[in-house]
Amino acid sequence: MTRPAEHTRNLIIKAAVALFAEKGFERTSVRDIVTKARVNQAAINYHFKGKDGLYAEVLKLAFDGLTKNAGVDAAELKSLSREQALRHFVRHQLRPLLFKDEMSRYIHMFAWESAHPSKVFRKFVATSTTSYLSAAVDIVRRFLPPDTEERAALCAAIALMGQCNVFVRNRDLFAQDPFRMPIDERFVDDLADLIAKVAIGGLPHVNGAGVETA
Amino acid sequence: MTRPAEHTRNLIIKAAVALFAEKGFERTSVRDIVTKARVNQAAINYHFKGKDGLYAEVLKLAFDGLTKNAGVDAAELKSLSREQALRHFVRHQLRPLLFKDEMSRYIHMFAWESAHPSKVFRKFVATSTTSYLSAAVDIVRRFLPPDTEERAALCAAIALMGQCNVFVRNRDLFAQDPFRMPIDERFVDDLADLIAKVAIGGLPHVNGAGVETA
DNA sequence: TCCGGGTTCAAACGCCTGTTTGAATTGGAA
DNA sequence: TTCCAATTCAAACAGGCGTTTGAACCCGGA
Repeated sequence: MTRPAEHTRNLIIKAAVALFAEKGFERTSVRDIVTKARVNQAAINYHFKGKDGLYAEVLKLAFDGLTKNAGVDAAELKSLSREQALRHFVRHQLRPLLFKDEMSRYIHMFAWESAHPSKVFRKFVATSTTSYLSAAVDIVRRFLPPDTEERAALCAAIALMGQCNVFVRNRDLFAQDPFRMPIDERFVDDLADLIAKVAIGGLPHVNGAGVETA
Repeated sequence: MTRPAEHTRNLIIKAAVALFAEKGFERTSVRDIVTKARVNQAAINYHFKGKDGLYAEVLKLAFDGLTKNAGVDAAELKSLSREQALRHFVRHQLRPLLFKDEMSRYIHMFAWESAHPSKVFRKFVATSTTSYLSAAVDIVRRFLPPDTEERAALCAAIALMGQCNVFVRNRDLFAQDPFRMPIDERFVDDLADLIAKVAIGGLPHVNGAGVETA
């Protein structure tokens, strides 16, 4: 593979990450990608064996980027108090609301997949060694009663991420007319506080019998 | 309009509700609908002025069906304790996990829309007098501190529904291999308990300064 | 210089989408 | 019965989709 070949590969991947994050996999066409990347139609099939192959590589890239990052890095999170770790994680999941860097795009892509997983993604999670939910599970576990079943912890983790994802996916909708939420740093901080505080206050109660007002 | 004409209208609407609930609006084609309804291709355009027009009528039907139902009926919910009302609401949102009746299909349709709102839906919520979120807002308000801003209450309501929707949309995914969740009455009851207890335990803390372990 | 594999390219393919067409059929009113 | 509007129907349309094709191009090595 010569140098210019890798150049177009990178152009394609860069454009694909941006578009997959913005619109999701299904609603992004290969013509969208090649137009943004300024390459030929057939380039995607030549270099990645089709749209699915490209998405598989992009997903791998996103997963590696996310697991090596502080937001879901197990070692760093364990050095924080459980409240700090949870708040940190939630704030990380909400990052696409404010920033458009690579990390935000990766998170946004997974937010789309949590809405309607594609075939490529399902195959990806089936073959990947560690679940991309394990970070969330580890965090909620620190709040759940010690004897909580694994299944309940998994559900709690899914619910936690579901709360973040709905805002990430519908950012533009909530910014507009019936809602008029100003998506700025102040708002995202407040939102992260809200989600984190509900989880912090509520998770310890999931097994207990008495769940009256605190 | 003669009688057989209304007959095919009803056939189309019935098939459309089932398919929109199962796959969402975008992934359901008019050919899917006419095949299931056993009517001609052009019938949808003749009776509803296109796929969008059909969806608009179906959305209206679903919204009316939901707001008149016990699960989100304001009067009935107010007669319950706030804990009972919240638990009732969450269980109602999770109904599509177990049952395939009309109510479940309506809820499932809105769960898809919460993932990626269609143009028709956005126009629908913009013109509808009462938000379909108002029931959720009313419930979370009963837990939030009295001086909570309307925006925070709205966010809490969205987060609450986001937790339910992610399970409704991905029911089949979670039932399969990496997760293996048995979606039966026992499981759904436990899940509703989990979501409700987290909210009950956590919502009162969203404004307070001290949010340490309970 | 010429060759040949790697890469790019314009064009087309086959399929699916929502919609339109215009003729055939139906069924109640005159 | 006759008529006419409402309804049904098979067929086609225009456009988007992912993918394939085969020729053109580039460029290092013989």
